Amino acid sequence: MTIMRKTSANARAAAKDATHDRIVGVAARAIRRSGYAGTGVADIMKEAGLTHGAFYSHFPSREAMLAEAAAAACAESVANAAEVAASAPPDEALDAMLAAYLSKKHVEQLETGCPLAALGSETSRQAPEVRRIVTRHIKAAADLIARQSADWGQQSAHERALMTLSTMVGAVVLARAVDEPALSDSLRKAALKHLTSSGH
Amino acid sequence: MTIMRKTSANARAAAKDATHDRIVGVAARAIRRSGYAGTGVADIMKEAGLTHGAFYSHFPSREAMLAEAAAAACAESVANAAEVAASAPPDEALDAMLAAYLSKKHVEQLETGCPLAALGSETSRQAPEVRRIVTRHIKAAADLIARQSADWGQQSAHERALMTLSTMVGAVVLARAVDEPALSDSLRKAALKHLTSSGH
DNA sequence: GCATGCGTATGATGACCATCATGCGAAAGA
DNA sequence: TCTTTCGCATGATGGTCATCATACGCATGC
Repeated sequence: MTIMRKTSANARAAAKDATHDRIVGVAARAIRRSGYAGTGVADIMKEAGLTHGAFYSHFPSREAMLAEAAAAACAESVANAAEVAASAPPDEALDAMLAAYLSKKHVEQLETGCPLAALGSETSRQAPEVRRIVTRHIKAAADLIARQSADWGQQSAHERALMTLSTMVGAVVLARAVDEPALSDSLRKAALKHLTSSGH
Repeated sequence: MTIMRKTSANARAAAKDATHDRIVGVAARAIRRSGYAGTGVADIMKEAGLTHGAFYSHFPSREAMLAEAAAAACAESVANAAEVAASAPPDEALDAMLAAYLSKKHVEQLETGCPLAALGSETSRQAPEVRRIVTRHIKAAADLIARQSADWGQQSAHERALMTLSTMVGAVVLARAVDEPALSDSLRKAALKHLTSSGH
């Protein structure tokens, strides 16, 4: 009758939790690769090394699983950005984040990159739960940016952070959409130049 | 034996062309509302007042139709922006475009708005034909922006136009994704303020 | 006016989808 | 060791999808 959550003393439950996390991890990459609409239950379970039948012992519905996957992708993405910022000199932290976000590598690796860029335009069509999670993520990302540029005063920093985030996301979205590598590079570099130099 | 294109003397063919255009028009709105992946053949035909069977006498495949729909949406969007620019005093043209693009109305009307904002992150997963069309559209939009700000010299204007476009698209994508109206407004206004004031 | 052509409708096909009922097999607890 | 539990697999269900074969009915051209 004991109610156990998260870490269970029970080895069985621990194994189930591990499987659950593995499915979520696979799904977090799948949604960025194929989009919310393009990600099916069977695909994910197969990629996780399971059969489709086991799915509903881990999630109440496909929708719930998309929400968990979105949360995982968002958490991973913000943590990654925070680490980039932390491992650079404080006065270069913002530039380091911008360089990483607007790098060719990030544009190419959509599957492990920022979910805002990979799923941005699909988000408005998702369930409320997903939108709630993404909204929290956007706030966290904007705060992280604003914190790296405290020299502009509170109000202005927050406003500027929202604009910076918009430019970052838009540039990566367009750089990925385009089918000409040269234009893709130009989009990245134009955003990078104007975001770093205009901060002078 | 006479080969007729576009406008046919034949009334039958003209009616078919009209139907074709009606389907494309419906589809151009449907893809922005529901995404590429969320737009089915049957949905579109029903919305056009036809049954699904007639579809394949108008298009060789669903994919071909998505490409035509994307082209129509892009053309409509660029024409609309050009009109906004043309009906304003030359030195206020860019600001007028920005105000319209970053308006609350545009954020709310995704079905008739900019396809880059409505479909941006889905584009990288589409057929080459769609990506080609979108690439052309991005170039046209950037050119239109650059033309309204010739005072910065050729090279700089083009680079700045790419950045401006990225910010516009990113801001609208995020403003739509978010589920808090206040944050949505902040995203729009932050982009608007920084794009218009930083221009001098 | 009659026959022909062609745009559209009906209906079928097979693939894929989310969801769930049931059964197996291994680990947990006694 | 015996029984109970439960994570996972098998397989079925009903729905939706893109695609196509066929049939109808009206407008066109003789």
